[in-house]
Amino acid sequence: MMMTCTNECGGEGGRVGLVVILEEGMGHHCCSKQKVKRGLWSPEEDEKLVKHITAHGHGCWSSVPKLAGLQRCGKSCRLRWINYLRPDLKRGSFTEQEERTIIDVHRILGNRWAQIAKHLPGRTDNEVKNFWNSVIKKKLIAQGLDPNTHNLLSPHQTKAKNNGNTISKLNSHHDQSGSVFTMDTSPGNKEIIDAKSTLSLPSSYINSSALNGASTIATFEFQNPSNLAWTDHGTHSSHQQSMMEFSSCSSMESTPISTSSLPSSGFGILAENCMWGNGFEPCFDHAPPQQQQQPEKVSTDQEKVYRVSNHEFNGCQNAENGFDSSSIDFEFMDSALVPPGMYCNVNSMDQLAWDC
DNA sequence: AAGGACGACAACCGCCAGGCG
DNA sequence: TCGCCTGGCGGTTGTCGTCCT
Repeated sequence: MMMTCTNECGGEGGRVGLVVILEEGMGHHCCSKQKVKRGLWSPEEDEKLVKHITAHGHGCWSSVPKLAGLQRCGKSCRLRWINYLRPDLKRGSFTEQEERTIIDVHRILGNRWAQIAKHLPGRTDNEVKNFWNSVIKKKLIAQGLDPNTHNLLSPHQTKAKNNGNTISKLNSHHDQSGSVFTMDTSPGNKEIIDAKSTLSLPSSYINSSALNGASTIATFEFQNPSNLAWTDHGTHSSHQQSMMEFSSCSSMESTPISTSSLPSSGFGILAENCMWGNGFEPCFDHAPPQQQQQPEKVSTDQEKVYRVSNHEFNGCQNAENGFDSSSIDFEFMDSALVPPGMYCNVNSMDQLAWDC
C-alpha cells in the first residue's frame, strides 16, 4: 500500500490541507479500482467538477471522476457538489428563523438531517447537522433541555450533561438574555393555575413563593438549571398580550411567548408539547379552542404534504417567524420517528403540521 | 508571544435501501 | 431470489482558525 501525501491549497478559505492519494484497494468499494485522492478539494478540482456537471450533469456519480478528470471517488464528487459547489447553496451563518425551523423540525424528526434540510432552502444536511452539533445542541443543553427529546433535563441529567463549567462558557458565548417565558398567574386564569399544579416541575425549577402573588406574570428561566426560578414581573403590562397558553400552540414561532423575554435564538419550545415529555401532561378543565378545532387527521394516502396558512391559528402566529414558506413532508410522521422517551403528543404534532 | 483549548466545518466512513441483471 | 452496484444518509473524524491563559 502506498500513500502519497501532498499539501495543497484547499477549499474556499485557502486552507492548506493534507491530501492523500490512495492506491488500489483502499477507500470505498465504489472507487477501489482507481487511485483516489482524499482530503480537501483544491480549487482546480472544484473547477473541473463544476465544469463537468454544468456541461453534462452528474449522471452516474461513479463515472463523474473519470469524465471530469478527477482522481476522486464518485461519492466524494457527489458530496463536494451537494455540500459545497451547488449553485443554489446559501452560504453564511444561519439566521434566527432558520435556527427556529431546525429546532422545530428536529423536535419532530430527530436527527433526520436530510429531511430537516429540505425545509431550509439552500442549506445542506451536512450544514444543518454541523450547525446542530456545534451550536444548537449546546444551546439546548445550556437551557436545560435534552437535545434529543427536547424535554426538560432533570437537574442531575443537566449536571451530568454539562459536565463541569460548560454551562458558564456556553452562557457567556451564546446566551445573551436567557430563555425566559412568561405566563399569566392571575387568579382569573384558571387554566394556567391548573397547569402549574399539574406540571410537577422539579422543585429547583420553581420558586414557589413567586406563585403566591395575587396577580403576577410568572417567568420561567431556562438558561441555566441552577438559576431556574419563577420571577415575579409584577404588573408588566407589556406582557399582557403574550401570556402563555399551554398546549395551545405547537410550533415555537407560533407560541405566544413574550418576545421581549425570549432570547434571540427563540427557544420558545419549552412552551410546547415537549414540556410534557417527562410523563406529565397538562390537565385543563377546558381544552383550548385550537385543540377542539383540531382537524381530522388526513390520510397520508390522500395528502402527504400539508401547507397550512398561519392565519388559521389566531393568536398563535408570528408573522416573521418560521415555516411560512416551508412544508412538512408527512411521510416521516410515523411513530418510528418519535425519539425514544419523547412524549408523543399527537395533537401537538398535528398542530405543528398545521402551523406549517 | 506561545501554546493549549475550543469552535466551525469539510470530508470521510459505514450502513442501508432501491434498482437491476 | 440473489448478489452487485449505486445513491443517500447519519455519525464521526480531521483540520484549521480563533480565543484564552
